[in-house]
This record gives sequence, structure tokens and C-alpha cells, in this order.
Amino acid sequence: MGCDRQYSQVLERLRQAELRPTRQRLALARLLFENGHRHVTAERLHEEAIAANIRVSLATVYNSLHQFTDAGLLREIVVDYGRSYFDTNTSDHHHFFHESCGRLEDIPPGEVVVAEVPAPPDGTRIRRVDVIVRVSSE
Amino acid sequence: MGCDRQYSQVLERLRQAELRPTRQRLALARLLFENGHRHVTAERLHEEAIAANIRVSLATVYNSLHQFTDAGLLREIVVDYGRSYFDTNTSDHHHFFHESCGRLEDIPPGEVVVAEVPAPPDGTRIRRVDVIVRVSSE
DNA sequence: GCCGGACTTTAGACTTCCTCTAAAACAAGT
DNA sequence: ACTTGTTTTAGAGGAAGTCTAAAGTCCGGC
Repeated sequence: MGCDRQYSQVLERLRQAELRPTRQRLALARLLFENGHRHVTAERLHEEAIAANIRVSLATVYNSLHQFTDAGLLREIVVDYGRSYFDTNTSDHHHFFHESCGRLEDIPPGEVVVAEVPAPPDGTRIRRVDVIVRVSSE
Repeated sequence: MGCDRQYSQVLERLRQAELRPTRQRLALARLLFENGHRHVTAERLHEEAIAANIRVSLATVYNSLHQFTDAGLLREIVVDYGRSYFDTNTSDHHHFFHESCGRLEDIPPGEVVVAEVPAPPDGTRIRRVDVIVRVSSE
């Protein structure tokens, strides 16, 4: 099954991020990282955890998501007013946002090319370029 | 001064958008459109209106901003979780977002080139492409 | 000018998403 | 096992925005 290997990989990720592998962090990390790339909201992850019988508070879910983000394990994406998505794919890529259902989807790599990144204003440095292609059903 | 002309231009804009030129809408529209392009939040516009002795409620500011947006007079931009900016420049352009101070700034036209816009997922149509370049002070 | 009906505005309660607080629980070295 | 510093938690608190229903305004017809 490879379960043990996955488990210890997740554990190792937390160690490298210098985050104590507590019960809650470990469980959340497994939900996030053991099944391919995902886009989740805090609410959604919390529901999943509860459904999986992991007792964890919403505050801890928020804390963990932010700690993972700070450690570079997640990327936070804001599209809709007042809702954050967390993407387990931290590589350089962009998104489709489905306006009708609020779903976020990766744009296959290589499909958007920002041909020329503008010079940042004086005294500033570019942290990231976000491209969001908003789509709606026809 | 050209004030009368500006006034009637704003009036005309509301008429074309099929929005009754009420006292409040007219006053807000003047704040928004009579002094070059701007990026404002609802809170900010409300404060300005109060400061200019225009009695208007926050709810009306929100209503008006959304009506103007629906009519194509404004463009709504979401960068930060839980805060919307409204841009009076509705032409096709993109933004720098200053992470430290929360300021939004236009990228001069022609500076970002999205060389290739990806094909939208089946059954969907592209509504808009948003490019946000996040910068922070060095 | 004045009326009447439709459209707008308003205050304030409410919702949603998220953060804070202080106390209880836990991890990990000794 | 004990201690110490870190984490977790429930629930209160906060910010941004929406909703409601009552009061006010616009404007065409008279």
C-alpha cells in the first residue's frame, strides 16, 4: 500500500518545516498531501477532518494552513472576496476560477505565458505573479 | 472650471447605465469619476463622502459600487482576503499589489503581455484575465 | 405644481470568514 | 515522570459585506 512510506514522508515534511508533528498537524498534512494536488478552503478541510474522525478545531485548521503556507508547503490564493483557497501545488502555475460554482482549477503548465514581467516600482521586489482566468458556463 | 461639464458628463453616465441620478449616486459618481482614475474600497469612499458632507449610508455605497460595476463603469478587484477594490479604469490592464501597505497600482499598459491565453475548460467562456503582480518593499 | 407608484435609501440586525484570548493539553528533553 | 515551552481549544470578538422592512425620493401624468 505504500501507506507507511507516505506517512513518514509527511512526517519528514513537517520536520523540515520545523513544525512539531502534533496529532492535528500530522492528520491535516496527510489529508492535504497524501492524495495528489488539491485546492481547499479552511472550512472544507475542517469538515473533512471531522468526517475522518479527527478531532480538531477550526482555529487549528487556520493555524496549520498558515504555518504550512509560511513554510512553503502551501500557496494561498484569493479570488473571491472573503475566501481563501490553499493550493498544495506550490510550483509556478496559474488558475481558472469558475465564477458560477466557486471552483478553482489549475491551468495546465505552459498554457499561459506571461511573456514580459513588468519592472516593479522603485524600491520594491516582485514576490509573485498571480494569473487568474475567470470563466463562467456559456 | 469645467465643473458644469463634468457634472453633466457624470449625469449622462448614470443615464446611460439606466440608473436614476439620485442625490447619493450622483455624489458618489462625482467622487469616483471627476478626478482621474482611482482604486477605492467601499469604506474609503464612504469616508470621503462623509468628509465631503454628503450624507450617505455604507449600504448605499456598497449598492452603488455594485450597480456601477454591473453597468461596466467600474471593475472590482479582489487581492487581499476579505477586501474589494473598485477601479475606475475599466480598460484592459493589470495591477501591482503592495503587500505591505495594501495599495493597488496600475501596471502601465503594454508592460505585461499574456502571450497565450489558455483554452477555457469545456462549456465555459473566459470572462476576464486578472494579472496581479505582488510586490513588497526590498 | 401635486399625486401616486415605482425605485432608492437607510439603520441596524445579521452572516460569513477569520483571528484572538486565556486556559487546558501536549511534546520532548532530562 | 517532571518541567518547560509549544499547541490546541472553545468561545468571544472583529472586519467586511448583505439583508430587511420602513421611510424617503424621483418623475411622469394630470
